[in-house]
Amino acid sequence: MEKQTITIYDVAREADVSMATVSRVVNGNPNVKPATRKKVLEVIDRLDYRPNAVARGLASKKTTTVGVIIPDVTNVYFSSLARGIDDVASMYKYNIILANSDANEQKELQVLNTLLAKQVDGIIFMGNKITDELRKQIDKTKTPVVLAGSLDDKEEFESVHINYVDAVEEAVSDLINHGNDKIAFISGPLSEPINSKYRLQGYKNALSKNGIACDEELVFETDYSYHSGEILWPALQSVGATAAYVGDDELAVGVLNGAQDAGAKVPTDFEIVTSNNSKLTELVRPKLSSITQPLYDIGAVSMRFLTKMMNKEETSADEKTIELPYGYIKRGSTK
Amino acid sequence: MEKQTITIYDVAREADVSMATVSRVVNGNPNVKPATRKKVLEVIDRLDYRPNAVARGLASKKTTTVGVIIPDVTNVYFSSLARGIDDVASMYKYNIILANSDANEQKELQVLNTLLAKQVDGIIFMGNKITDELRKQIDKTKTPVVLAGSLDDKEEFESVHINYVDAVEEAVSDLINHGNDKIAFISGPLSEPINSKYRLQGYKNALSKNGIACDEELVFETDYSYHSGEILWPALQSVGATAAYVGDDELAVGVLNGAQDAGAKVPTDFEIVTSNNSKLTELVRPKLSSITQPLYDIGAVSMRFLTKMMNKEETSADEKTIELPYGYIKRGSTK
DNA sequence: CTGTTAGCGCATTCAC
DNA sequence: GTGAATGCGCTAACAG
Repeated sequence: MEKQTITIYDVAREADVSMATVSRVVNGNPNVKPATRKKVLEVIDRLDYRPNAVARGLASKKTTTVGVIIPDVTNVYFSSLARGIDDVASMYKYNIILANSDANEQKELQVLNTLLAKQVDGIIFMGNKITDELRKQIDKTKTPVVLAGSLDDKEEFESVHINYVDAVEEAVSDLINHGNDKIAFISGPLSEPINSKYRLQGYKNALSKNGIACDEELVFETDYSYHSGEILWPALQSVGATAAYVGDDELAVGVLNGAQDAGAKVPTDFEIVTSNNSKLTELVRPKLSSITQPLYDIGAVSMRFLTKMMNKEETSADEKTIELPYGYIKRGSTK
Repeated sequence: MEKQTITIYDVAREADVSMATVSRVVNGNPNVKPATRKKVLEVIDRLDYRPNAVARGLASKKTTTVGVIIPDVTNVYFSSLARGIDDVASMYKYNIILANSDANEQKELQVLNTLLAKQVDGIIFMGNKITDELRKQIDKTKTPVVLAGSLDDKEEFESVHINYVDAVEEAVSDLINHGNDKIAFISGPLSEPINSKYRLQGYKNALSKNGIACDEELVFETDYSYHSGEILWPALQSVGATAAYVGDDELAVGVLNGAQDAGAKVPTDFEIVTSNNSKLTELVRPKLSSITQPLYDIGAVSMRFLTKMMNKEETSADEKTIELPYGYIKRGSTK
């Protein structure tokens, strides 16, 4: 006789009402006489009764928890989104199951599956590439899904993000205005549409609008790690780049340090512009000029969007895609 | 007729066996004839059956999910721990419900409650202060709890951490060996035992062993933010400090930048040693000397510890506290 | 090795 | 307003 979990039934007995009534007061159903409500509430308090969310989930088919698939919590870009998601989630009484995917398809599929098995009411997916298999699985489920801080190049799924093409164009234009004509484009895998289809497009737009030919030699494809950026300097130098647009902040810090550690002066010899304006941009010297994205808000809006879908509310204008405003902030890494 | 969720019963019927048998194959129970197992598996595959984890949880009283209470995912120190936790969790087939607390007692209590309502099998708590109320609540539950990357000064709860006293003593001793005798101690709130009882003790130990008197003026209490560190330089200068031990990396970067932006040379004019060796320490220039902690491992070990508790395994030697080894790495911020 | 029978704790009709 | 009765989908004895 150890863990005597107390149930709705115990409360009903003690309060001398039926479990239906207890259920009503617990769920805020108005059809309860104030007096009996009070009585029940007292018993609940006295017995320290806490409704079992699992049983509730089974009976109501709602778990009030949403799944969040994230490449890596350790990455500030994603954790910032996650923070926004969690805040709004708890505002709406949801909890989040957080699962790291390492942007690896197998893990993503695996996680998606267990999330669905756990009957989450919705899913927020962070990741820059929707593989065919993943697309198929998401298509198949009736559980609402929204992409946060990324987009679906097939425009099939709901998503929240900024306009990457325009943002990059603006950033690169600034570099061009400073007289640079050999500007490197440094991004994560080009297999990700966000890089190949959007950012690169913005980069090309800026160049062409200024009559500069795009030199494939200046396009650098790496992973998103700090280290990859750090070792890039020799390559940048060999192609004569005098500036760079970088698709990720950690990566950009790597580029910055790689250059400076090798004796280059930033921004005198080399200018750098990065993409996410995470805290990192202000921790380094010189501070990094950056496209600004409302990271926290992207997460928050994504979650808000998801609640609407879960409630089957009309999403205004039925827009699948929410584009949040971006900005551009000049700091020490550019002239 | 929309979402025709298929249940264990459908599988049983199609496979012409009882639901008990289906349950057995799903749960890997060996007591099933290979032939029927195969048959059932086929049907499961054909029907694309996915066991409902909620129903399972209700019936088995196990949810295979653990709650993780974290001050702020956005902080690299904590997200590093969280990553270790999640990896080990998924290794053991658990999922984690992640909840931000902002180190705020009300939120912690609130989150703890909903986590328990959701019937998590265990909880990992990150936070540097266990208030009385929180202690009471944790005492009351039978759900196992372990503290990750912090400790309980009352030594009541299980926890995983390094030896803060010794680590800080070593770091401060290094500073002393470089000839500093006015060394600032900069930490988060002294209301947190980790700061007031352990780190400060280590600091004092180092001083006294070297015959240096402890000057209260050199003890700075702040919050953990970058900004707080950044604005501290004037105060440090006014008390004549020539070096500082800092209790948090972001904070330390703030101190570093504040000093350098004001024209001070690090480490020539001022030396800095920080505490967590998170990625940040290598992103700044000069790189920060730091106490090293196996952040990921602390998270991983915490989760492993928790699985043992959840399985009621004998925890070797019945140790409540697991002390992981720390280290000290000299980098550019010290002579 | 396999089927039958009970619940797990609660939400939810449907009567009263 | 309130109670009685069902069932959510599955696990866990208990038989056989």
